[in-house]
Amino acid sequence: MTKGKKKNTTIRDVAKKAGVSVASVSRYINQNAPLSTSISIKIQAAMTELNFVPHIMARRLATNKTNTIGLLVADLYGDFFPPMFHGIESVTGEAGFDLLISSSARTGPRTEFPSSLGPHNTDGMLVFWDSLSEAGLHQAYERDFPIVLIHQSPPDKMSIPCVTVENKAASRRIVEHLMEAHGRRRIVFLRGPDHNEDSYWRETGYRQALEMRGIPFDAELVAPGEFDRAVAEQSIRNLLSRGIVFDAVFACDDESAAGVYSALYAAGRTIPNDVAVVGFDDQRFSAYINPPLTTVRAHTEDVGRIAARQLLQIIHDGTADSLTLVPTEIVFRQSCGCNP
Amino acid sequence: MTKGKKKNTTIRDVAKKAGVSVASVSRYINQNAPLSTSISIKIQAAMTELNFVPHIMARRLATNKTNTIGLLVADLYGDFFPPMFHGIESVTGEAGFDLLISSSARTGPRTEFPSSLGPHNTDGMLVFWDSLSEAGLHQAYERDFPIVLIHQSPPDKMSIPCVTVENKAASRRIVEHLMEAHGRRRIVFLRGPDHNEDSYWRETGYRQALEMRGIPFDAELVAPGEFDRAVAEQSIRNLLSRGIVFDAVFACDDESAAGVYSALYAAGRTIPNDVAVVGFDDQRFSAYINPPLTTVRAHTEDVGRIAARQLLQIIHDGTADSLTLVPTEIVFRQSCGCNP
DNA sequence: CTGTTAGCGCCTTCAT
DNA sequence: ATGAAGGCGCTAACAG
Repeated sequence: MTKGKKKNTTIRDVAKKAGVSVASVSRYINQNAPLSTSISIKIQAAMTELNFVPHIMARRLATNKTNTIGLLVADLYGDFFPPMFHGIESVTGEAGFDLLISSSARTGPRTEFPSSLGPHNTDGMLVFWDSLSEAGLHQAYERDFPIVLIHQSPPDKMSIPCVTVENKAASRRIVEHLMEAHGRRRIVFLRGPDHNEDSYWRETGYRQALEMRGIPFDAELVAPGEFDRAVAEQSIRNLLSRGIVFDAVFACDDESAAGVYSALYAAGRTIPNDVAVVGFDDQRFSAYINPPLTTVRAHTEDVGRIAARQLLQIIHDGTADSLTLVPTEIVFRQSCGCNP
Repeated sequence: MTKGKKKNTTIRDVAKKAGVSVASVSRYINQNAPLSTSISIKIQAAMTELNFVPHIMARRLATNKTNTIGLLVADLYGDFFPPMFHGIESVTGEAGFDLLISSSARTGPRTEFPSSLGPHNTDGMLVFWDSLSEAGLHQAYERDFPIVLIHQSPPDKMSIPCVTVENKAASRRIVEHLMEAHGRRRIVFLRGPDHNEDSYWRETGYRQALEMRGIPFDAELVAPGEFDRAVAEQSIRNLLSRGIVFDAVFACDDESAAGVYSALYAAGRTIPNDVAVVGFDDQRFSAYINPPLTTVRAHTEDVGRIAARQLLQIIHDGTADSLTLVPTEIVFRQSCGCNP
């Protein structure tokens, strides 16, 4: 195969070979203007013969539309990402949009609006929690660049649409379940990372449940979980060694619930007899763990799908719901004391 | 905020405001030519004042380089994707490349080379197993467009670099372990999907282990697993109901191993006493399942990292290793009979 | 060091 | 229905 100066074959080459004007070829490609059949056939022939592929960058320059949406994500370890991505991809793909992904795992939350995802490069952007700093968001907001936030509500004064899961009610209900169905009274809450909104609302639900049963909130019963197995394990160990009494724990997510299991087993406590434990997220391992974990299922794929739809809608007509809460449901397994 | 005809602010606007030429602005942006400090300062001032963002599409048109690499993936459910993606992103991000992702989950393996990921739009492409048909691959190959295959070796006559995990030796060793350490002789093998190469090599390893111990291959002992929990479960049920005797099963992946557990438990068999079971992949739940699953760990993040490096290298100087096998290691837990 | 200018490949009025 | 021509925003010679 001779290489040589691989000259790009352009719309012009096609036009020449087909004996028509470039405008006609363009029209043929875009199917956006009447065109005689005879000419269409010639163009098609020329295109296949020349193995022509339109240069999308050129098209984008000319039309000033990118037809791609950006995805800014912090860290994509963990189980949440694949379904979320799947949801997003299913709607953007359907709509003919490409997906440009950028992770800020290496760099930490971006303080600058990433220029490769911003205006000129994408038509809009999906921003996950913790992936873009407030300053970065502000930049985008100022230029009213289409954005929708995922699992993060907009900072003050910016009204940016947001889609996330229903945290509070489900948390309240699962804690109530611990109290009502299983008679637990001393319930530990394991927090997520500081400033994480999911964690905040889950804690709020926890407190509400307590309040509704007239049980005073006890600060000793809340400890860091950080969405991290090891941190959660250590927290429970500390509680235990300090002799703090508890008969249940509501872990802010399943990951930390797994840490709770380890600490409890190491201390010779049984689940759920000695202490019931429940989590949040319904990760894949949660059904396999022993005993199977009672937890809250978040429909992450729906979150992705809805967020993508919102963004496309903004791009299309500028409108969107300012907040959409995707429903969650409790999955009752055995770690709370059910289904013995 | 008045909108009006939001005219894009261009390099030209910056040049005018700074009182310099567009070339200087371009040079300033790209830092690729000497420039006096005084002029640099003026340009910087103008840029921030105008809130200027370079139009990357225009730049790409002009340079004929996209600085993005495409990622073609079939389905991204399951645990393998996040670490793989993480590996890829870490090297492409480091190198300043964007990532354009396209899933073929909606459409099935693409028969056409996806034009939005091909030449003109990306500098190269990472192709996962089952995401692009042979015809599509051929198209790319003909134009010698940089590609590296992941978990899939190239079809005949095309020499496209490929990176995947070491399947055969690990499979042989894990089956040998079943025989030598735990005295198993009647070992079931649960296949993956037809034509899946990982499955093929794992089966090959299984057969080799048998052969080395002089145990004849028994076709009755191999059944479909399909990398699917339910399918695997059904296969084991069938074996059981047909009265076929076995004392171990090597599931082609952990997902199907989970199905094996269910079928075995339902039939009142114990693991590993009645039948030992081992898997492949070391998914997250495998450590949590009861009993913890002995399996083969694939370093998926490394696969991603290496594949990305290979691709970058092809793009850079046209060279690459035709095949790289990422090492795997056996993780001994309890389902094989170890660590009782 | 800095400015001028001709494209990159395509789209899109505006005529015809 | 079709063609001609002027950009889209930026880069890269080529002069100076």
